[in-house]
Amino acid sequence: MGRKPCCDKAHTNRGSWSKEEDDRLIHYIRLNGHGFWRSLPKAAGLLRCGKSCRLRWINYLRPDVKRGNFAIDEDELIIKLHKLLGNKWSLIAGRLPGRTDNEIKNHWNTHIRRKLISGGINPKTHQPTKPITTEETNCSSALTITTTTDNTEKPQQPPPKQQPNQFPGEEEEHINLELTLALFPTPSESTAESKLRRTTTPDGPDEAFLVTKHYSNLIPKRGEKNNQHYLET
DNA sequence: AACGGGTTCAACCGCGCAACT
DNA sequence: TAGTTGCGCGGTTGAACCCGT
Repeated sequence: MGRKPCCDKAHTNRGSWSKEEDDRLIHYIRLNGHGFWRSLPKAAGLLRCGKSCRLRWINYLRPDVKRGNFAIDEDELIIKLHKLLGNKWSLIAGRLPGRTDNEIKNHWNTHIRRKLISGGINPKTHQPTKPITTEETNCSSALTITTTTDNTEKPQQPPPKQQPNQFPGEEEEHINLELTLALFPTPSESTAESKLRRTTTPDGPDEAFLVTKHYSNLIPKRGEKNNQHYLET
């Protein structure tokens, strides 16, 4: 007995979306807003799974999605946020206006990860895979993150808390980043609500929890229509 | 031009969680 | 309280594309 499928696969389209399907979805959401993804495909006249509609909207059709290459400063921010949050792509996406979690995840896996590895940085731990020289620490924008000397493989997420006095300036940078995260919630962080709920551990809140708890009360509750701004363009 | 290997990224899958009944 | 439902997430897949030969 497995989990029952989210939709009837025999009667749903799969694979790439056609222009007509896109148009239908956009038209429906413009008129009715989104949410209720399970019932949306039927209401919109689409032979698609609700999850598929949601994904298509969030990652591609949403009017504020920024497409195209990532800027260097975006790369650097992703690296910093990844160091702080781990593979919390939705939270990272919340700090990059117009970027989606899927896009960032792909970009990480195809570009940034490789760049870090080639620079001698373990992309999971953000620790050097080998002792690095002073020159190496200055040679690449991807390596502007300061690192610790602890080389041991850690669980992927969340990243370990910063220890004081690791490197001059690092703690300050970390605090600044956390403050930024805390003070400027973005619409896409409606998703942070679920993160908030799921990131407490028996040992206490993890890093993502500490970040998200600051603005959790600003996040619309489940069921509220919280993304109307997408339709206002 | 054709082929093959590598890369990219849109889409799918299964799971965890909170809300609901 | 237990079972069900729906949403959102991270990981994975595979088709399309790119590039060198």
